[in-house]
Amino acid sequence: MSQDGPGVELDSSLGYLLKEASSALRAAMEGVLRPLGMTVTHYSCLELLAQRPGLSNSELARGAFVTRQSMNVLLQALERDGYVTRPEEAPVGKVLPTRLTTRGRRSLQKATVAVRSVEDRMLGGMTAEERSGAFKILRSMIRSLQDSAEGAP
Amino acid sequence: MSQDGPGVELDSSLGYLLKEASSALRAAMEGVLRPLGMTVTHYSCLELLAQRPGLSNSELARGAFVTRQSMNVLLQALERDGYVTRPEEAPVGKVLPTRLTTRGRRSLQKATVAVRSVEDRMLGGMTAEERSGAFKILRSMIRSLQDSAEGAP
DNA sequence: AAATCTATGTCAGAATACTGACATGAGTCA
DNA sequence: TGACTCATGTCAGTATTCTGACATAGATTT
Repeated sequence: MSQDGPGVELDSSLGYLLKEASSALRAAMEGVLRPLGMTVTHYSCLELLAQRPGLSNSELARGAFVTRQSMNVLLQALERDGYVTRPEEAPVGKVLPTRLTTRGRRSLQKATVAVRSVEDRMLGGMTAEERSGAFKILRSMIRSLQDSAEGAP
Repeated sequence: MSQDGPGVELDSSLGYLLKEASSALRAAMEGVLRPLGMTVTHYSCLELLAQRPGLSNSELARGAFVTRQSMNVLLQALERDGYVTRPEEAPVGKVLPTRLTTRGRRSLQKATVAVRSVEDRMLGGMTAEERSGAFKILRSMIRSLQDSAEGAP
């Protein structure tokens, strides 16, 4: 049947296409991360901490697009398994700054290589101009959606 | 703090941007669908059936990017509540073709208006050329990811 | 200074989606 | 024809995420 997903009007919907692309990316990432015993959210959390050490639970949650509660259970597991550390008491306020351990950094290294290969494949068939165009367009979509969301509370 | 999500290298990652855009779109859709008592998957299923009547459970699942099992429980609920109908026995094979009822169509109408407003907002700041560019680029990404996924089983 | 507002961390319960497994029908190939 | 492969519908159990709620710390306002 020559895999031809649903194709009447949905193919003309940018929203559907966006979801399809995101879904394909997630599936590809899961595919390369599974052998490493890592989920996408798991990886996202570690990557965020590598690039911005000391992020709080809530900040990590926003960065990984999950709720604080979900990130909290993940962080507890990561802390238990020795990938990250959090101070016993909050240095200021209630915010607990999280940091990668050596083990966490080592684990992240392998994952980064795997994920980068996926992203490279995704960028493969695109010219430099198309890439910068993709950035511009995605940012435009995000801004439009966020603005309207804030405008109507 | 002028909401500035995590922003070191991640802002230069197309994958992260794609996830961010998709997440923003989903949040916006949830926002307009919630007052109608409808989830995104719920709406997706109805929209698929409106455009391609007679789709099977498995086909709907692929179209809505969930598993057959998840779509099955949704379909059972939709059938119970009178939004869709499925024949008692399969006309051919095991495939049960699903169709919208009048109630389902009516319910979908309101949702479609709401969702279209979101998509319009998303397309708001884009020129016609940027839109066609967005289509081209998203399709390119999907194709690259799918090809590589099929190539390495 | 006091009150209000906002954001955070965390607990508990509910909803949702997923993995694993099974039987069945249809197409394929020897 | 018979064995094999593939896809489908469905059941059961698991896992993950979300919603709701609470107490608390800092910022803002009065």
